[in-house]
Amino acid sequence: MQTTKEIIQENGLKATPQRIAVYDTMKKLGHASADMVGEVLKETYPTLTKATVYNVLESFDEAGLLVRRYSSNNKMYFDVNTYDHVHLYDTAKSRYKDYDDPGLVALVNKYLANRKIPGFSIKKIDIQIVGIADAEAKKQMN
Amino acid sequence: MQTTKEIIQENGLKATPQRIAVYDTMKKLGHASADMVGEVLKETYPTLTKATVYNVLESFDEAGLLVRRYSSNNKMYFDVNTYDHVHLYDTAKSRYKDYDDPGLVALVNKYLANRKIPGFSIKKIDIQIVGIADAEAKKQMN
DNA sequence: TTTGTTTTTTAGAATTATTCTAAATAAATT
DNA sequence: AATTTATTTAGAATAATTCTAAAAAACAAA
Repeated sequence: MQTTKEIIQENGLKATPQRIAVYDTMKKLGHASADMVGEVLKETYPTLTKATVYNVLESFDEAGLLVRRYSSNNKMYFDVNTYDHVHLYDTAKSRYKDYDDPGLVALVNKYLANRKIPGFSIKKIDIQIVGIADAEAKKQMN
Repeated sequence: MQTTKEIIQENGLKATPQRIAVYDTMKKLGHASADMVGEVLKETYPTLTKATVYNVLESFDEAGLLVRRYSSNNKMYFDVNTYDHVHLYDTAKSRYKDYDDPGLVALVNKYLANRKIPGFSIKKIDIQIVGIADAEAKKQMN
């Protein structure tokens, strides 16, 4: 299994201690905002600044190591899982969860493959299922 | 055909001059940020403030007259077309366009209808096709 | 190693979208 | 007309993100 250092280097970036720390934290959190990453790291890495967290996440995004998302609490989120997958977005808790449904992704990709959109070159397809999770789901039912 | 006043009232809101102006502007723009609405209206309606634009759009969202979106330039957008449809998001210009493809929407809805997600109650499905439009699309090809 | 060059990090200020607050206005109700 | 309630206004407050300029680290060349 690859080390974090190797993963970062294979994507064309220098594996600085800050980048390694941010990547490991993102792997642990799955989906997170820059703020959440900083919060987790401030104990083990007190000199790390928010500007660096943003810089590092930005460089990861450019290198394709993660993907940016935007949610309805108006914050940037980052997702370390870069393979094609669907997102569940819980409006009650402003949280993302991956929804691993290759069937749905394949279905939509196949559908769009046959149907070119004139004047538009597709980079990616983003399917987001918005709703309410768990306990809150019950409360809202009637 | 319904007047703006009627549309607003039928959704349970008082049809104030500000609300009428904002609604008409949204209809003209299709997708817009609060800022864009304010910009358009500041000539014909110089006393209208940004706080009011936000208040009005917020009340429209609650009443179901429009729908909020969030895009990768980190801004709130509003969409007057509330029926089920797909969005094209142009990353070059940070702009939304509707992509009216009932087939795709139906396909995804049907697929998900048979597959309940445990612990999650679905409110809506948001399909966004991200890419680059027109002139920019050509430039990026090789 | 030393030197020079480039990249990354840092701290804090600047920016900007959105929300909040409290007063003023308008609309609706009695 | 008087009173209550909802809406608008202006500007201040908040908060996420970006920018700036200096310091530190990494790298390359000699």
